[in-house]
Amino acid sequence: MHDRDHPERRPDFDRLAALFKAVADPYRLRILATLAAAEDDVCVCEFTDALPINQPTVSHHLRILREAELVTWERRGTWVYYRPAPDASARIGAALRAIFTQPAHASTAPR
Amino acid sequence: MHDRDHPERRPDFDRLAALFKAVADPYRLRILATLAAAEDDVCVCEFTDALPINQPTVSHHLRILREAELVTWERRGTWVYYRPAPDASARIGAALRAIFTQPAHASTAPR
DNA sequence: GCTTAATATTGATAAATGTCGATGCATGAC
DNA sequence: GTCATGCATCGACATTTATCAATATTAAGC
Repeated sequence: MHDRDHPERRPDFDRLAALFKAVADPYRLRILATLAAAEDDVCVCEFTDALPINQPTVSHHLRILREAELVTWERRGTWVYYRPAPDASARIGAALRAIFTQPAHASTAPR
Repeated sequence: MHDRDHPERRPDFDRLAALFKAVADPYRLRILATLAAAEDDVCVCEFTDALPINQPTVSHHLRILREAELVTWERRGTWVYYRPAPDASARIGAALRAIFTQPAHASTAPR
């Protein structure tokens, strides 16, 4: 379930925080919700149309979601289509559990 | 399960983002993990001891967790003790599901 | 090749955030 | 009352982040 036994007992708080940071923005949540609800992948143009922010800003938010590996993308012609990473929701759920289910005294860490 | 039927179909992305923002910091995650793992409530002094940040900064992070209603606190003498809000984990889990489980086309919203 | 359209990137700016030192506010001991 | 201690708040500063306009890139059509 983990790699081998569970050698990483203490959550990597920086990584977890980075993941939460990626979803800590209303536009990025709207994008993710759109992707999650969509039958297939979604054109960037849908976001530039639907959201009250300019195209570069949409691109910026998509980049953050890409770098957090919460979405994947694919170019088809001039258009680029996004879809949620298959494990997006699961990874955030795992982060949640890593924080809230006791790894014993994993809490106040070494330094 | 919801109020009556489900009159709020579209997720309130601002509220959800605010919740994720509250946990989008490594020190706040460490604090939450400590609280979640603790038998009973935890003195602020434990955080000022354990974390490599000054007392006002600890207070700042605790305030953000308070304002997100992810923790509750109680004064006992000179000391203040924190514990996780009973629904802290559940609220974040609900936020996750609100984003990733289709409210149909709740996605690219009105404006 | 040239042109147009969709998206990404760059650079600048403003706002939000994390951090700290100084100060204030309670509480308990005296 | 005074003093000391634990924590919160305030104000300043530095870093990060969101946003935009301008530009670059990529692909398709000509």
